[in-house]
This record gives sequence, structure tokens and C-alpha cells, in this order.
Amino acid sequence: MDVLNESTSEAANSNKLPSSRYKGVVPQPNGRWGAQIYEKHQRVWLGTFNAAEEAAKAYDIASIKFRGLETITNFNQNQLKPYMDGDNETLFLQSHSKAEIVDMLRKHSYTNELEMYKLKLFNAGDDDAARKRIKCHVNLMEGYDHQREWLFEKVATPSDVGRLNRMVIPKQHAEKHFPLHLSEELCKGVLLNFEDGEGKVWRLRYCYWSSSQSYVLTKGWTRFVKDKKLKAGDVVRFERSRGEEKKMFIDCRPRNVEVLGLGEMASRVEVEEPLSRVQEDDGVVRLFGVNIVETCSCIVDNNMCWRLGARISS
DNA sequence: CTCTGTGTTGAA
DNA sequence: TCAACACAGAGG
Repeated sequence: MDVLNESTSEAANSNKLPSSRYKGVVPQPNGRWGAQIYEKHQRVWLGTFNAAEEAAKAYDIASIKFRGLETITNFNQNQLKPYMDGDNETLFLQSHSKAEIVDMLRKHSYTNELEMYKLKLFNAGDDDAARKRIKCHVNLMEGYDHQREWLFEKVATPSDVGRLNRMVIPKQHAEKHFPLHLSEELCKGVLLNFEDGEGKVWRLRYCYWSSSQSYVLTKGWTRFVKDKKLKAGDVVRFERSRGEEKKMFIDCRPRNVEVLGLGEMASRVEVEEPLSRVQEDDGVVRLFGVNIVETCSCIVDNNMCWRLGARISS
């Protein structure tokens, strides 16, 4: 038996777990990754993740929550942290206890909760008094947007969630974001992988249905609908990673976003300087729920609100 | 049954 | 404060 082979194969094979190059990230026996942070001689478990990078991000969030913005993190040194300083995400972190943040990380719900919080901030801003109490910055989802490019959203129609096993992609979005070039592609379509918020990958066929003259996602779509319990009126969002790999993401949420009362919101937010002046068109700013797009197009000088509207519109 | 996440240790 | 390792026992 070759000693060298023996030792190298042992190292490469299953005897030893691979170590992560990320702080706070430890390997799991099944190939997944755990995240942990220490505080006061005790380990705080932050959950398990498929990718080491996801675990590393969870550690970063916890590290900032536990130790402040000056803490050493895996990422964000020059990117996210400056944005987080004084950002809505900082308000979000301040508005929740360590235990709540840890719970979100363990449930992989942090990003969604953060987004909801920002929606609530915006809706709370419907009231002038509340507006003045909320430090409202221009960087909605900025950290998020560093990693993902928001493509478009569609409100699911009844037929999208019905038995046809397809969702129609509005033409302008299809041709802009999912171009089909070759004639063969036009006929047969292409298989696209979409990752959802849980890291699950959905392989969907994207093609052009000449019969209905529409671009559709099909073959596998029903499984997505079933898994997500997607209903007509829910919003399906498409995103793409900014990195070289250009991964596609798909996610959905209920159409009606809960609107938090102003009092509750205001009480959870530190008093800050008045936000930059928001101009509003009388007719639309009061909108709750979905159709904020018109509202937002009327708000200038406030990129956050504009972007929120863009995200909510269909 | 799967596999998380706790118990534990030694290094820094 | 940290990661490495083993495996009790949590959770489905």
C-alpha cells in the first residue's frame, strides 16, 4: 500500500471534514455548513446552511448584531457595512433582540423579515408625523441589491396557478430578461434553473407558445406552485445574481402585505433627523398594499420609496 | 429514520 | 474566543 496515496486520499476523502475558510462557519457531517458565534463563553448556534457562504453571511449578521458595525466579518468589509451604517437594516437590527435575529437566521427568514420591515417603514411613512421620526435612507435593499439584481415581478393570474402548468411571462420582461435567440430555442425552449429563497433549485422550461403567442415558464411550474402554495394574486419575483455566475432566482410572496400601525412602528424606531423631503402626489400616496407604483413614481428625492414602488408593482 | 447542534477539548 | 470532533438526542 502506498503511504502517500493513503494519506492524501484520507485527507481528500471522508475521514476528515473539510474546514471552512469563513469565520464562524463549521462543517457538518452531511456536507452542509453550520454557523455559530460565541458570546460570554457560550456558543450561539446560528443554524445550518447548504453553502458555506450562506453560513458566513449568517455569521456576519449575527456578528454585527452582537458586536456592532466595527466587528470583523467575512464579507461586507468595504461593501455592505458602510451601507448598513444608518441604513434601514441597522434600524431593523436595532428593532429586534439578539434572540429574534438569531431565530431568523436559523429559520433562514432574515432576508424576508428585513424586506417586510422596510415595507412597513415605507407604509408608516404614509403619515407625516411618522415620516419625521423615521430615518429614511435612499438605500432600500441596498445590501440585498449588491448581490442580486431585481429583474421583474408578476402578479400571478388564476391561470398561472391553475392546471395549465405554466406561467405567462409578460412579453416586455421576457424579451428583456430571458431572450430566446436561436430558432431551435424558440421552438423547444430552454431549461432554466431558478433558486428560491430557501436555496432550493427549480428547473423550469422557458419557451414561446406560438398558439397563445406568449412566453411561458412551464414543465415543473406546477410543482413550484404546489410547493409555494401559490395563489392567484400572489407576487412572483425574478432576480439574477450580480456575480459572474448569473444565477437566476425566483421567489413569491402573498399579495397583501400586512401594514403595521404607525404607533407600533414609531415606537420601535429610534428618533432620527427628519428624512429628506418627500414630495407626494395627493391622489396616490395613501395607497396601501399593492398599487404603490403610482405613488412611488410621484415621490421624488427619495430613492427608497421609488424602489419600493418598483418592487411592489406588477 | 436523518442530521442538527450540543458537549467537549485544545489551540490561539 | 474560536474550530475540530464525536455523537446524544431533536425533529420529521
